[in-house]
Amino acid sequence: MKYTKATNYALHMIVYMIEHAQSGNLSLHTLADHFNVSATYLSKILTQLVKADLIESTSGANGGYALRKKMEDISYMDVIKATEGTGSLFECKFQEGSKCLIQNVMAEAENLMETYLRDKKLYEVAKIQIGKGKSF
Amino acid sequence: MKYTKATNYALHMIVYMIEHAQSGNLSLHTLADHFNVSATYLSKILTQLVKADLIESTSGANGGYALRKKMEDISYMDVIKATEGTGSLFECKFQEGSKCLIQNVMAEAENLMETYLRDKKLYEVAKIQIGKGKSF
DNA sequence: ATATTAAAGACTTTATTTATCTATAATAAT
DNA sequence: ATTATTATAGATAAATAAAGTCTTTAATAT
Repeated sequence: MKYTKATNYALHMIVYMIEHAQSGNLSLHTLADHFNVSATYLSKILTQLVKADLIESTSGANGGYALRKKMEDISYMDVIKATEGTGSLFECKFQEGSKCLIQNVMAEAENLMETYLRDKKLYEVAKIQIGKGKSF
Repeated sequence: MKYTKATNYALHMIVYMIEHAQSGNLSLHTLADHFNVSATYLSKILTQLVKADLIESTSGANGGYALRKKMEDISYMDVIKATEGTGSLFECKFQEGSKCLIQNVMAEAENLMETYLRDKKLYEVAKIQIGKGKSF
Protein backbone atom coordinates (compact mmCIF):
# COMPACT_ATOMS: atom_id res chain seq x y z
CA MET A 1 0.00 0.00 0.00
CA LYS A 2 1.52 3.23 -1.22
CA TYR A 3 0.17 6.53 -2.41
CA THR A 4 0.18 6.66 -6.19
CA LYS A 5 2.62 8.73 -8.12
CA ALA A 6 -0.36 10.75 -9.30
CA THR A 7 -0.96 11.93 -5.74
CA ASN A 8 2.68 12.86 -5.48
CA TYR A 9 2.42 14.99 -8.58
CA ALA A 10 -0.94 16.47 -7.66
CA LEU A 11 0.26 17.71 -4.28
CA HIS A 12 3.28 19.33 -5.83
CA MET A 13 1.19 20.88 -8.58
CA ILE A 14 -1.07 22.57 -6.08
CA VAL A 15 1.86 23.94 -4.13
CA TYR A 16 3.44 25.21 -7.32
CA MET A 17 0.21 26.81 -8.38
CA ILE A 18 -0.13 28.50 -5.01
CA GLU A 19 3.38 29.84 -5.36
CA HIS A 20 2.59 31.18 -8.82
CA ALA A 21 -0.97 32.22 -8.18
CA GLN A 22 -0.32 35.80 -9.20
CA SER A 23 1.15 34.83 -12.56
CA GLY A 24 -2.14 34.11 -14.27
CA ASN A 25 -2.82 30.80 -15.95
CA LEU A 26 -0.18 28.12 -15.99
CA SER A 27 -0.27 26.04 -19.11
CA LEU A 28 0.02 22.30 -19.16
CA HIS A 29 3.16 22.72 -21.18
CA THR A 30 4.75 24.96 -18.57
CA LEU A 31 3.91 22.60 -15.74
CA ALA A 32 4.99 19.51 -17.62
CA ASP A 33 8.29 21.15 -18.46
CA HIS A 34 8.97 22.33 -14.96
CA PHE A 35 8.28 18.94 -13.39
CA ASN A 36 9.72 16.91 -16.19
CA VAL A 37 6.62 14.86 -16.80
CA SER A 38 4.87 13.97 -20.00
CA ALA A 39 2.18 16.48 -20.81
CA THR A 40 -0.66 14.10 -21.60
CA TYR A 41 -0.10 12.15 -18.45
CA LEU A 42 0.00 15.26 -16.32
CA SER A 43 -3.11 16.39 -18.09
CA LYS A 44 -5.05 13.46 -16.65
CA ILE A 45 -3.98 14.35 -13.16
CA LEU A 46 -4.84 18.01 -13.57
CA THR A 47 -8.21 17.09 -14.97
CA GLN A 48 -8.89 15.18 -11.77
CA LEU A 49 -8.11 18.31 -9.81
CA VAL A 50 -10.42 20.29 -12.05
CA LYS A 51 -13.24 17.81 -11.49
CA ALA A 52 -12.65 18.12 -7.78
CA ASP A 53 -13.08 21.88 -8.12
CA LEU A 54 -9.67 22.61 -6.70
CA ILE A 55 -8.44 24.24 -9.87
CA GLU A 56 -10.02 25.46 -13.06
CA SER A 57 -8.94 25.27 -16.65
CA THR A 58 -9.50 27.47 -19.66
CA SER A 59 -8.88 26.46 -23.24
CA GLY A 60 -7.37 28.54 -25.95
CA ALA A 61 -4.44 30.88 -26.17
CA ASN A 62 -3.40 32.23 -22.78
CA GLY A 63 -5.43 29.48 -21.25
CA GLY A 64 -4.16 26.95 -18.77
CA TYR A 65 -4.79 26.17 -15.14
CA ALA A 66 -5.42 28.37 -12.16
CA LEU A 67 -6.55 27.82 -8.61
CA ARG A 68 -10.26 27.79 -8.13
CA LYS A 69 -10.62 27.08 -4.46
CA LYS A 70 -9.25 29.69 -2.09
CA MET A 71 -5.63 28.77 -1.59
CA GLU A 72 -5.78 28.97 2.18
CA ASP A 73 -8.50 26.34 2.12
CA ILE A 74 -6.95 23.61 0.02
CA SER A 75 -6.08 20.72 2.26
CA TYR A 76 -3.89 17.70 1.67
CA MET A 77 -6.99 15.58 1.92
CA ASP A 78 -8.75 17.53 -0.82
CA VAL A 79 -5.99 16.59 -3.20
CA ILE A 80 -5.66 13.02 -2.03
CA LYS A 81 -9.35 12.35 -2.43
CA ALA A 82 -9.17 13.75 -5.95
CA THR A 83 -6.40 11.40 -7.02
CA GLU A 84 -6.86 8.34 -4.83
CA GLY A 85 -10.61 8.37 -4.84
CA THR A 86 -12.91 8.25 -1.86
CA GLY A 87 -13.47 4.87 -0.31
CA SER A 88 -11.84 3.26 2.70
CA LEU A 89 -8.35 1.89 2.79
CA PHE A 90 -9.55 -1.31 4.37
CA GLU A 91 -12.60 -3.33 3.45
CA CYS A 92 -13.28 -6.64 5.12
CA LYS A 93 -13.35 -9.50 2.66
CA PHE A 94 -15.42 -11.74 4.91
CA GLN A 95 -18.36 -9.70 6.08
CA GLU A 96 -20.64 -7.17 4.51
CA GLY A 97 -21.28 -3.68 5.83
CA SER A 98 -19.50 -2.59 8.97
CA LYS A 99 -20.16 -5.74 10.92
CA CYS A 100 -16.48 -6.57 10.95
CA LEU A 101 -14.89 -5.30 14.13
CA ILE A 102 -11.48 -5.36 12.53
CA GLN A 103 -12.73 -3.07 9.81
CA ASN A 104 -14.16 -0.69 12.39
CA VAL A 105 -10.78 -0.32 14.03
CA MET A 106 -9.06 0.16 10.69
CA ALA A 107 -11.59 2.81 9.78
CA GLU A 108 -11.00 4.63 13.03
CA ALA A 109 -7.27 4.67 12.33
CA GLU A 110 -7.83 5.99 8.85
CA ASN A 111 -10.06 8.62 10.33
CA LEU A 112 -7.28 9.97 12.50
CA MET A 113 -5.05 10.38 9.49
CA GLU A 114 -7.84 11.86 7.45
CA THR A 115 -8.79 14.42 10.05
CA TYR A 116 -5.22 15.54 10.31
CA LEU A 117 -4.85 15.88 6.55
CA ARG A 118 -8.12 17.70 6.26
CA ASP A 119 -6.86 20.33 8.68
CA LYS A 120 -3.45 20.71 7.09
CA LYS A 121 -3.39 23.11 4.19
CA LEU A 122 -0.90 22.99 1.37
CA TYR A 123 -0.64 26.75 1.61
CA GLU A 124 1.51 26.39 4.72
CA VAL A 125 4.24 24.71 2.77
CA ALA A 126 4.36 27.05 -0.21
CA LYS A 127 7.05 29.68 -0.44
CA ILE A 128 5.07 32.75 -1.32
CA GLN A 129 5.90 36.44 -1.34
CA ILE A 130 6.00 37.68 2.28
CA GLY A 131 8.08 34.94 3.87
CA LYS A 132 5.12 32.82 4.82
CA GLY A 133 6.98 29.51 4.84
CA LYS A 134 9.23 27.70 2.50
CA SER A 135 9.32 24.59 0.37
CA PHE A 136 9.27 23.21 -3.08
CA MET B 1 -4.15 3.08 -2.33
CA LYS B 2 -5.74 0.17 -0.54
CA TYR B 3 -4.58 -2.40 1.93
CA THR B 4 -3.82 -5.68 0.18
CA LYS B 5 -6.02 -8.72 0.46
CA ALA B 6 -3.11 -10.37 2.20
CA THR B 7 -3.42 -7.93 5.08
CA ASN B 8 -7.11 -8.64 5.23
CA TYR B 9 -6.44 -12.34 5.55
CA ALA B 10 -3.58 -11.92 7.97
CA LEU B 11 -5.60 -9.86 10.43
CA HIS B 12 -8.39 -12.39 10.38
CA MET B 13 -5.95 -15.25 10.78
CA ILE B 14 -4.52 -13.78 13.93
CA VAL B 15 -7.94 -13.20 15.43
CA TYR B 16 -8.93 -16.74 14.58
CA MET B 17 -5.77 -18.09 16.11
CA ILE B 18 -6.37 -16.11 19.26
CA GLU B 19 -9.86 -17.55 19.47
CA HIS B 20 -8.49 -21.06 19.07
CA ALA B 21 -5.31 -20.64 21.02
CA GLN B 22 -6.15 -23.46 23.41
CA SER B 23 -6.75 -25.97 20.61
CA GLY B 24 -3.10 -26.61 19.86
CA ASN B 25 -1.68 -26.20 16.40
CA LEU B 26 -3.91 -25.15 13.56
CA SER B 27 -2.90 -26.69 10.28
CA LEU B 28 -2.72 -24.79 7.03
CA HIS B 29 -5.40 -27.11 5.73
CA THR B 30 -7.76 -26.26 8.57
CA LEU B 31 -7.27 -22.55 8.15
CA ALA B 32 -7.54 -22.62 4.38
CA ASP B 33 -10.76 -24.61 4.63
CA HIS B 34 -12.29 -22.36 7.22
CA PHE B 35 -11.55 -19.21 5.30
CA ASN B 36 -12.13 -20.67 1.90
CA VAL B 37 -8.74 -19.75 0.51
CA SER B 38 -6.26 -21.76 -1.44
CA ALA B 39 -3.78 -23.42 0.87
CA THR B 40 -0.57 -22.51 -0.92
CA TYR B 41 -1.55 -18.90 -1.15
CA LEU B 42 -2.48 -18.72 2.50
CA SER B 43 0.79 -20.41 3.25
CA LYS B 44 2.72 -17.44 1.89
CA ILE B 45 0.81 -15.08 4.13
CA LEU B 46 1.29 -17.23 7.20
CA THR B 47 4.98 -17.52 6.46
CA GLN B 48 5.17 -13.74 6.56
CA LEU B 49 3.62 -13.82 10.01
CA VAL B 50 6.12 -16.46 11.05
CA LYS B 51 9.01 -14.34 9.82
CA ALA B 52 7.61 -11.42 11.80
CA ASP B 53 7.65 -13.66 14.89
CA LEU B 54 3.96 -13.26 15.49
CA ILE B 55 3.25 -16.95 15.05
CA GLU B 56 5.34 -20.08 14.84
CA SER B 57 5.07 -23.14 12.68
CA THR B 58 6.01 -26.76 13.14
CA SER B 59 6.28 -29.32 10.39
CA GLY B 60 5.15 -32.89 10.47
CA ALA B 61 2.12 -34.68 11.78
CA ASN B 62 0.20 -32.65 14.37
CA GLY B 63 2.15 -29.66 13.22
CA GLY B 64 0.70 -26.39 12.05
CA TYR B 65 0.62 -22.84 13.29
CA ALA B 66 0.30 -21.40 16.76
CA LEU B 67 0.71 -17.99 18.29
CA ARG B 68 4.18 -17.09 19.29
CA LYS B 69 3.84 -13.57 20.58
CA LYS B 70 1.68 -13.13 23.66
CA MET B 71 -1.82 -12.68 22.34
CA GLU B 72 -2.51 -9.58 24.41
CA ASP B 73 0.45 -7.92 22.73
CA ILE B 74 -0.27 -8.45 19.07
CA SER B 75 -1.25 -5.14 17.55
CA TYR B 76 -2.86 -4.33 14.24
CA MET B 77 0.34 -2.63 13.24
CA ASP B 78 2.39 -5.74 13.91
CA VAL B 79 0.36 -7.61 11.35
CA ILE B 80 0.19 -4.79 8.85
CA LYS B 81 3.95 -4.33 8.88
CA ALA B 82 4.36 -8.04 8.28
CA THR B 83 2.20 -8.06 5.18
CA GLU B 84 2.54 -4.54 3.78
CA GLY B 85 6.17 -4.11 4.61
CA THR B 86 7.74 -1.25 6.46
CA GLY B 87 8.40 1.91 4.50
CA SER B 88 6.37 5.08 4.31
CA LEU B 89 3.12 5.44 2.44
CA PHE B 90 4.34 8.59 0.79
CA GLU B 91 7.73 9.25 -0.72
CA CYS B 92 8.44 12.48 -2.53
CA LYS B 93 9.38 11.90 -6.13
CA PHE B 94 11.19 15.21 -6.47
CA GLN B 95 13.53 15.50 -3.55
CA GLU B 96 15.77 13.13 -1.69
CA GLY B 97 15.66 12.50 2.02
CA SER B 98 13.15 14.34 4.12
CA LYS B 99 13.75 17.72 2.57
CA CYS B 100 10.29 17.73 1.09
CA LEU B 101 7.90 19.55 3.38
CA ILE B 102 4.95 17.82 1.81
CA GLN B 103 6.48 14.49 2.67
CA ASN B 104 7.01 15.58 6.26
CA VAL B 105 3.35 16.37 6.64
CA MET B 106 2.33 13.11 5.04
CA ALA B 107 4.65 11.24 7.35
CA GLU B 108 3.17 12.95 10.37
CA ALA B 109 -0.30 11.91 9.26
CA GLU B 110 0.82 8.35 8.77
CA ASN B 111 2.33 8.47 12.21
CA LEU B 112 -0.98 9.25 13.82
CA MET B 113 -2.54 6.25 12.18
CA GLU B 114 0.41 4.09 13.03
CA THR B 115 0.47 5.04 16.68
CA TYR B 116 -3.19 4.25 16.97
CA LEU B 117 -2.78 0.86 15.34
CA ARG B 118 0.23 0.05 17.44
CA ASP B 119 -1.84 0.55 20.58
CA LYS B 120 -4.85 -1.38 19.37
CA LYS B 121 -4.56 -5.11 19.95
CA LEU B 122 -6.35 -7.74 17.93
CA TYR B 123 -7.10 -9.53 21.15
CA GLU B 124 -9.81 -6.99 21.93
CA VAL B 125 -11.83 -8.08 18.97
CA ALA B 126 -11.60 -11.84 19.45
CA LYS B 127 -14.47 -13.75 20.98
CA ILE B 128 -12.72 -15.86 23.56
CA GLN B 129 -13.93 -17.88 26.56
CA ILE B 130 -14.88 -15.51 29.39
CA GLY B 131 -16.85 -12.86 27.50
CA LYS B 132 -13.90 -10.61 26.80
CA GLY B 133 -15.29 -9.11 23.62
CA LYS B 134 -16.91 -10.40 20.51
CA SER B 135 -16.32 -10.61 16.80
CA PHE B 136 -15.07 -12.62 13.95
C1' DA C 1 -9.07 31.17 -40.15
C1' DT C 2 -5.36 29.98 -37.35
C1' DA C 3 -2.79 29.04 -33.41
C1' DT C 4 -3.08 27.65 -28.77
C1' DT C 5 -4.69 25.29 -25.26
C1' DA C 6 -7.36 21.49 -22.41
C1' DA C 7 -10.25 17.03 -22.39
C1' DA C 8 -11.42 12.49 -23.78
C1' DG C 9 -10.85 7.88 -25.54
C1' DA C 10 -8.40 4.07 -26.81
C1' DC C 11 -4.62 1.82 -26.10
C1' DT C 12 0.15 0.06 -24.47
C1' DT C 13 3.46 -0.82 -21.06
C1' DT C 14 4.95 -1.72 -16.57
C1' DA C 15 4.40 -3.05 -11.87
C1' DT C 16 2.05 -5.21 -8.26
C1' DT C 17 -0.96 -8.47 -6.32
C1' DT C 18 -3.08 -12.74 -6.32
C1' DA C 19 -2.83 -17.36 -7.20
C1' DT C 20 -1.15 -22.02 -8.70
C1' DC C 21 2.01 -25.87 -9.28
C1' DT C 22 5.82 -28.54 -8.04
C1' DA C 23 9.57 -29.82 -5.37
C1' DT C 24 11.90 -29.88 -0.93
C1' DA C 25 12.43 -30.21 4.05
C1' DA C 26 11.03 -31.42 8.62
C1' DT C 27 8.74 -34.32 11.93
C1' DA C 28 5.66 -37.81 13.99
C1' DA C 29 3.79 -42.34 13.82
C1' DT C 30 4.23 -46.97 12.40
C1' DA D 1 13.51 -47.32 7.91
C1' DT D 2 9.25 -46.09 5.74
C1' DT D 3 5.28 -43.62 5.35
C1' DA D 4 2.11 -40.02 6.16
C1' DT D 5 1.64 -35.36 7.45
C1' DT D 6 2.83 -30.96 7.56
C1' DA D 7 5.29 -26.36 6.32
C1' DT D 8 8.63 -23.70 3.05
C1' DA D 9 10.58 -22.26 -1.22
C1' DG D 10 10.88 -21.31 -6.05
C1' DA D 11 9.18 -20.67 -10.42
C1' DT D 12 5.68 -19.07 -12.89
C1' DA D 13 1.02 -17.71 -14.46
C1' DA D 14 -3.08 -14.86 -14.26
C1' DA D 15 -5.42 -10.79 -12.81
C1' DT D 16 -5.54 -6.15 -11.59
C1' DA D 17 -3.97 -1.62 -11.15
C1' DA D 18 -0.96 2.15 -12.22
C1' DA D 19 1.72 4.76 -15.36
C1' DG D 20 2.28 6.43 -19.67
C1' DT D 21 1.44 7.36 -24.89
C1' DC D 22 -1.06 8.62 -29.12
C1' DT D 23 -4.72 10.65 -31.51
C1' DT D 24 -8.84 13.15 -31.91
C1' DT D 25 -12.00 16.61 -30.39
C1' DA D 26 -13.49 20.87 -28.31
C1' DA D 27 -12.90 25.52 -26.76
C1' DT D 28 -11.09 30.15 -27.12
C1' DA D 29 -8.12 34.12 -28.11
C1' DT D 30 -5.86 36.63 -31.84
